[in-house]
Amino acid sequence: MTAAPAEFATQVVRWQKSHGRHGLPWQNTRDPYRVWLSEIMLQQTQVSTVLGYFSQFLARFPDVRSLAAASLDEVLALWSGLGYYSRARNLHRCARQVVELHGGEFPRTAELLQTLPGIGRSTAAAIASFCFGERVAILDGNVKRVLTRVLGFGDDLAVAAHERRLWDEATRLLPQRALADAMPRYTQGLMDLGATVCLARNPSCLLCPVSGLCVAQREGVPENYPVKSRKLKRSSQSLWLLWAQTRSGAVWLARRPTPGVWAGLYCLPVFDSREALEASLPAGPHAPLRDGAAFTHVLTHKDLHLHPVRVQLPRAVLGEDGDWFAADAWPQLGLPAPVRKLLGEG
DNA sequence: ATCCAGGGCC
DNA sequence: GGCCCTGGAT
Repeated sequence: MTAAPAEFATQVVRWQKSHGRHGLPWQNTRDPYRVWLSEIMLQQTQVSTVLGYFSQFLARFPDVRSLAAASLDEVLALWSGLGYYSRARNLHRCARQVVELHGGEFPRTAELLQTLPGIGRSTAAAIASFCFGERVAILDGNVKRVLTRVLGFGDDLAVAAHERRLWDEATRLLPQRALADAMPRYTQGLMDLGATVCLARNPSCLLCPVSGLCVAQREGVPENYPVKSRKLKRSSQSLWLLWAQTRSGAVWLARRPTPGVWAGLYCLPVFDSREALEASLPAGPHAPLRDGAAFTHVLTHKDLHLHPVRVQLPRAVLGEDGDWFAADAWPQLGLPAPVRKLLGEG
């Protein structure tokens, strides 16, 4: 970018006023609790998905104290389906720390916010700039795309030193101190640009307020940025799910260990092989096993090939940390999305 | 069916 | 650098 940084910030702020997003439920507030809750939910998750969860959480937990007072189970149940469940566990831990270490008030600086569980550098900066007007840079995935394109920043972001340099650039581009009251709008403007204009696939450069400053636009192929060499290679794993049901329809669900996939959630018992699943059943005769249709569930780093195996069993204890749950109890449990889907179809 | 986007923790 | 989940685009 050849123009002065001030020009960039000015244009982003001006554009946010006229063309940014203004009606989202976590906007038009400086309540750190709402901003924090929305920022955690929006990590790795689309706005359209977050909307319903946000209102449910706010209805049940109107403030950080009510969230801190809740059980982790209840938080996981409300989070069920959003994914990345460590976010929910950290959300709960964070609420408790805010109450116990900070008297129920969120700290007012990015530096202190970042000491809390689940709040990294970018989320801390988002909260501090939105709620307290702090002059501090965010750098989430959307903003990385905007800044690498505007700057023509072609260094590989998989290299930690390059990523640090981009953080430095993000800080350099902040509104000047005289415009510090513009920080909430500037931060929101960067997010809105990345989410609605500077898209990964088909950027709408004709609608972009900084296309005149943008190196990538001048080069002609904005999609060339950002550069990330890290190639995800996904492994594959087969798992067998024991779908045990009583005659009345109750299903045995057990808590998943922490850490690991679906940590802390309730789930059908998981086995590495069909033999291991069979070996786990109570001794003596039981109803025949019925193999359900296998399906694939994709995680970031591996494809899980899930093989449900159904069996009817008497109501006896099947293992530790589990219980029989009737269908009307399932919605109150934290269940992984594929298990929720499976039970819903069954 | 396959690919891809998307922060923080350990 | 590996690990965590889901939904949307293609």
